[in-house]
Amino acid sequence: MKPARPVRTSAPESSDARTALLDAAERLMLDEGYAAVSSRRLASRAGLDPGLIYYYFGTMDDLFIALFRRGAERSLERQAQALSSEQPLWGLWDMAHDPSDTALSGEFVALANHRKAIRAEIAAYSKKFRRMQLEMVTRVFESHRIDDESWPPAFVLLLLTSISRQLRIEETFGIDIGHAKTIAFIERRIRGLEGERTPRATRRGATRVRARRMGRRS
Amino acid sequence: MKPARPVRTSAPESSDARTALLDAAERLMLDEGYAAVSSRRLASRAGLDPGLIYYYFGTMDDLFIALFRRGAERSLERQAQALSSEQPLWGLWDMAHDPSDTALSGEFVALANHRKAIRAEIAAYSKKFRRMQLEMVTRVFESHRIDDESWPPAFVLLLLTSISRQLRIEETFGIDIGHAKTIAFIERRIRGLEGERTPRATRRGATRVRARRMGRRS
DNA sequence: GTCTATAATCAGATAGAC
DNA sequence: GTCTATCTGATTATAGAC
Repeated sequence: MKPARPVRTSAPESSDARTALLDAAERLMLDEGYAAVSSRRLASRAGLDPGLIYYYFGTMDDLFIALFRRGAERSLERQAQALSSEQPLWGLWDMAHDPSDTALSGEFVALANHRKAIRAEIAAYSKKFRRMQLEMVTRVFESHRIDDESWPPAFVLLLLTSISRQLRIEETFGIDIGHAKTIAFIERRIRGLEGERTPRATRRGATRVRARRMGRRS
Repeated sequence: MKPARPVRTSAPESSDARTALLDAAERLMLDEGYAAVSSRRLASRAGLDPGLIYYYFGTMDDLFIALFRRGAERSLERQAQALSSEQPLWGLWDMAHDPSDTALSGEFVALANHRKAIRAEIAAYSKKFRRMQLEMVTRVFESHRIDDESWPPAFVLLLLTSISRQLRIEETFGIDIGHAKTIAFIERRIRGLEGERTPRATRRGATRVRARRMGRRS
């Protein structure tokens, strides 16, 4: 029994078409910004009919929310893994330094300006992320007997995440004034606490793993 | 002698209508995001005819560029003043902490993703800003004999500006985890170098209200 | 589930009256 | 300079065939 118009009620949560639409939306958003993600352009990129978007998601807003959630859940998992590794600071720094995550969340922040449903979604997830991070930094700094007065965990956390984000944004604009020195300083400090970065501490292993994963098409 | 279709050639650089359009565009962008700035909505907000946009700016893109330039030039002046005051660090911190500037430039960054003309404009101005800032921090730290190894000027500069921006963004989402402690730490450090913030060092008189709010720690 | 066709709306932009 | 009217095309969303 297949409903003629499931819209936002009982459309299947997982299907090839649904996934293809989300994937295409993500790519489109990264390539040309959220404003470029219209139902028609999205469908044509996915090689599907625009009508399917409304079949699977109900509205474009709901598609954006589904896309955000998917990404947030993935990041949450990766973060949990990175923060529980033996080099949590490297993990945090490398995660915050991820180019596509930064760009995507930037687009969502801009989107949230006039789509209130997105706004609430972002706020909720951001708090989750932040709490996990703060807990980790606090724990690590305590274990290293780092003076709370000279390096408050909350400050260090905001420092790492916001500088990382800012560096990424500026890179896309071709701006790199002071970048090298800033990165060198931060990484020197992390090295002082956790030693040299080992491959295990980084997520996705950047390019190599991803390239390999894209090799297999199912 | 009035041209029937000046479009991007000889439309007057200053007029009440032109200014009203830019003002309305700025407000609209802050209220609902750049995507909400369509010729029709903009004109109706300004109480003018949509046709005037094309008369004064040629295209919507040109309007965005004009708007960005106007804001950037204003900020450049304010920054020059703030950085040449007797409390340049307070000036930098307070400027970077400006809510509307942050929101606006965030919108422009998102806009730049699919309007390449904006992109070049942002990059050029950002470098100007950054150079002025770096020069100031370097000078101030040298005069205070601050060790370049423990507090590299480039790092401190990126720290101040990007944390500031991040705090503002999060505030609009109702997120404040770690904010009070971070602000307290940074302002304590600035106070250590430049003493208590005096009204003169801040622009637009935002100080008093903020200072009161920052009084409490988290 | 996936498509065609279409409704209703809104976008950027121009022509021309005044 | 500012307006009305309009062209063209894109957008969200729905109805219904298969």
